[in-house]
Amino acid sequence: MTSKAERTTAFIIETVAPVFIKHGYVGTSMSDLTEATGLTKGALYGNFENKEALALAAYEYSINKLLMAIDERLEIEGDSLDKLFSLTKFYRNYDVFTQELGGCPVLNMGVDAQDNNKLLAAAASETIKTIEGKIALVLEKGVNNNELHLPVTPLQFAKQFYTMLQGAVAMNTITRDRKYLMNTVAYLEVLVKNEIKK
Amino acid sequence: MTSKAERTTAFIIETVAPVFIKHGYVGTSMSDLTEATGLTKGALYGNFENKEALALAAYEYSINKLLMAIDERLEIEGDSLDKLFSLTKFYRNYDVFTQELGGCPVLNMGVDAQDNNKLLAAAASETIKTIEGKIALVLEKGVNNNELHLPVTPLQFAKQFYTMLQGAVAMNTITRDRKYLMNTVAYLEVLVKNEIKK
DNA sequence: AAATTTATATACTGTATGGTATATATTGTT
DNA sequence: AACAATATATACCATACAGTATATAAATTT
Repeated sequence: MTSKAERTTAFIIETVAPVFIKHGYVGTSMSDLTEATGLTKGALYGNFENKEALALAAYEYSINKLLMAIDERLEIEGDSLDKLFSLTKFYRNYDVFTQELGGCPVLNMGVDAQDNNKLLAAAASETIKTIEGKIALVLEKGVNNNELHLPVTPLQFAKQFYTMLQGAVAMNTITRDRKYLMNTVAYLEVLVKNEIKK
Repeated sequence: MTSKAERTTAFIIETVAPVFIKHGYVGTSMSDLTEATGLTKGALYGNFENKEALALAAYEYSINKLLMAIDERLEIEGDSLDKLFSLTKFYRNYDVFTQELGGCPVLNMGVDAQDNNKLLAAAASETIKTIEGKIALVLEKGVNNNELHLPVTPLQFAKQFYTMLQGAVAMNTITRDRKYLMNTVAYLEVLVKNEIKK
């Protein structure tokens, strides 16, 4: 049974997370956040030490949402190829998924934070490595189970795979054209079927 | 013979352009720009109507630098494959090229401007289309000259090609690891040699 | 060289910013 | 229900922000 205070803290984080992702760290003011939550600055500062602490907590929340969605796709019943296709299917509709997050947390925070907040920049970089690791694990199991063969190491293939997905995310973000997601996912699915499937 | 005023305008643009790309529109204050130029706000406002007009001029300057570099690679003597490899060679060292620009203008501005400045966001989207068009032109000439064959239309292939390059740029930007550029370029070069070369 | 025009510096404006101190309200404990 | 602790609101602070008005310097024209 969580206390009222814990519920308020969670409410603040959930509410401000998309604002930070959408507007970036500097582009989000504490006033934006009081408006979004309906609370006052006194309440926000009672829950968080400063703007940066709030931004980091919000980012953790957003990334956990994304990682949970990815885990869900990579943990389905089935072989490693099923899992990869489950993931590509997720990225085909990634713009829909990230809409309520305020955009792609990895891309938006990663790019925005480069010179505006070093802690957030480091967190974004770490998230990329985590996601690549998850994909590599699936690939490695696929190799070990004789389900697929790779021209490079599982981690290297995972990095290239995720780079292409993230490229589609970047283009979709900038141009607002979801065809980048759809076409890149289609390309990757053909690649998986033709080049690595056993 | 340009006037002193024209020279000052150009100096301001060249000097502030990397600051905007590095810190984003909101993250760049007019005080940052007075420091960078050694001029005062009076001088900046005497040359530009407001911060937005200055940011747009600066962005045009950055993008022209990038487009000229791309044109240089796509206009070399040789066939269309030579030109594509010239371009991929450029992207292998894209982080070095964009260092003096303050980062990748397309990615940084495109992502930063989404909710912070609509004119800059539109300009970034337009730049992507321009670059894709240039690549598609090379591909189309390659097809017409019987130098290569494509599984899809030249524009579609150009879009996918550039999406992968921009994915590598995004990852390199966020993680500071240039291996993303190198490995993606290597992948694309193998793809070109094995899949489209005649 | 002097006069005129333009460019740039300086001083200022009203508002927004992140954060703090204190007051008031709410929650939790007995 | 009373009391204590905590959460939240309100008022305030110093500084930063984009932009403006006026003064001064520099460039251009005559």
